[in-house]
Amino acid sequence: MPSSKTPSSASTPELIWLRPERTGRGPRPAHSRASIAAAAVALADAEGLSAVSMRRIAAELGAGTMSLYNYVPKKEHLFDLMVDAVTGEYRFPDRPSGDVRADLRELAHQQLAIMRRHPWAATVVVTRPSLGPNGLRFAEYYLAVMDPVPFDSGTKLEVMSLLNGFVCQFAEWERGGLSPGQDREQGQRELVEYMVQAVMTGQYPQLAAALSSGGAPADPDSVFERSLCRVLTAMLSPLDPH
Amino acid sequence: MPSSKTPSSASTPELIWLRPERTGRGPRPAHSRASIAAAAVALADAEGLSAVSMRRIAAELGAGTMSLYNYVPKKEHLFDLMVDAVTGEYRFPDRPSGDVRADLRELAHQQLAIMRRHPWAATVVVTRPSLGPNGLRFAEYYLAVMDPVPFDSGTKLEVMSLLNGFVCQFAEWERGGLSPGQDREQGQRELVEYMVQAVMTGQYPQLAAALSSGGAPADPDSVFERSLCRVLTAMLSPLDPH
DNA sequence: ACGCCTTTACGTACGGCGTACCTAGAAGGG
DNA sequence: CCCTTCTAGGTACGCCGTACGTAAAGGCGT
Repeated sequence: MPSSKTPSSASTPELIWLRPERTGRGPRPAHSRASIAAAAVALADAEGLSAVSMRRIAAELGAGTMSLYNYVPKKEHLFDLMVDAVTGEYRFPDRPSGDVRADLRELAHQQLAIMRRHPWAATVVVTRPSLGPNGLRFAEYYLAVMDPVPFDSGTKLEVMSLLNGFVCQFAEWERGGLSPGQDREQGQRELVEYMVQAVMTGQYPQLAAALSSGGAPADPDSVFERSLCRVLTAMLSPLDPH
Repeated sequence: MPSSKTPSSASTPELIWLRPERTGRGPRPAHSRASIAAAAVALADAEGLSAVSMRRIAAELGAGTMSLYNYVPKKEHLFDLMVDAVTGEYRFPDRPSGDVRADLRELAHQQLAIMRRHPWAATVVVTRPSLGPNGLRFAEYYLAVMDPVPFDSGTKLEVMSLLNGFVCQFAEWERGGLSPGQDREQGQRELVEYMVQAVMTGQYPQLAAALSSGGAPADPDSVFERSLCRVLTAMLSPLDPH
């Protein structure tokens, strides 16, 4: 008889943040969502996302495999926990500086740093957006930053999504779309070999011109800086009445 | 003794496009990479990406599981084939119209249409960028479109990446980050319930304000249009000397 | 204080996965 | 014509997520 409970989800909710971590009864848990998330993050950092399995993490924690399911109902939720854990790495000042563009730039740089520390994060964030407690803190600070901008809240959140996606995209591109154990060198070499073969068929004159005129390899940081600059300008300018 | 072979990759290359589909010897193959890719695409469309397994596809084609490995050396390569297959759905005019912005808009709309037809595509494209034959055709046409723009080729390709990422990102967002079999309604309801709970704690005043002022749910098409407009402006404007 | 009943810990087991390896047999090239 | 090279496909191994059952722990109502 659910008398005073919120009636929206009858049975156990799918969203992990709606499941209380602990109800107070029974023996003291030997672990916590936080410790499990930390172990998963460490493992993913060290051996790639595909090394993250319930069995591995349980072993890492010295727990039985099935014990984890007392904390994490499904493996997908583990990814949510991991994302929120690394989202906790943002460091916000007490209040925004008032320079919207500078603050957004700073946020983007922090995000890129996080995603370089955790190369799996971009993939997970893009494929499974999830707003844990740390995600909410981020959104809160972001909205404070955007306070001077005369957009309505919906638009501000759209812009947040776009910026977030841009950084993820860049991080993925920088990673080269490689599987964790793969050799970045060889991947590049093979790609070049393939493009050369393709261009030599003569079917791709534009590509041929682009490749032959390709000068410096362009270091990632400056590419990021330039692209971020463009994107920020686009996001902060008033709606284009095209 | 590799006498006249391109010496870059000694053993069999990791890149599937560098492996010839057929060498001419032996019995006639009963299948082809194209037919396998088509089966995989159909299966992913119908039951989601997670339903795509070597066994399922082999069964779908009436082949033995291990026979597939004569065509697709690893499962990851199957994803490359799938992406290239749907990339083949682009329809390019004989030559660009000369209106760069309009042509880029058209490309973005086609891409969004493709990703709505194939909800798994955005995920795969983002996590495993791969330039198959159809990807090369796309790049070729894109470069032709960008011909009037006075950027160097490197920058043009960066912009291509950014636009591509933007559309993927939007498609993922639109999909709601759901697993294939999941109920979109329930996910939204639970998310709202969670945010309401969070806001009621009083820790998130900005979010509270944003949510309470949230008016119309905003239909996806107009959101895409507005965002695309911004992004195109950002990409086509000359470098901001900020 | 006691005992109930929820919760935790964890072993076992099932079905599915990617794929290494092996055996046959088909068909172009010398 | 045979030999070499390819294809088809079966079997098997070691992973995976997780449903289910058992046993013990410990807060809570009485």
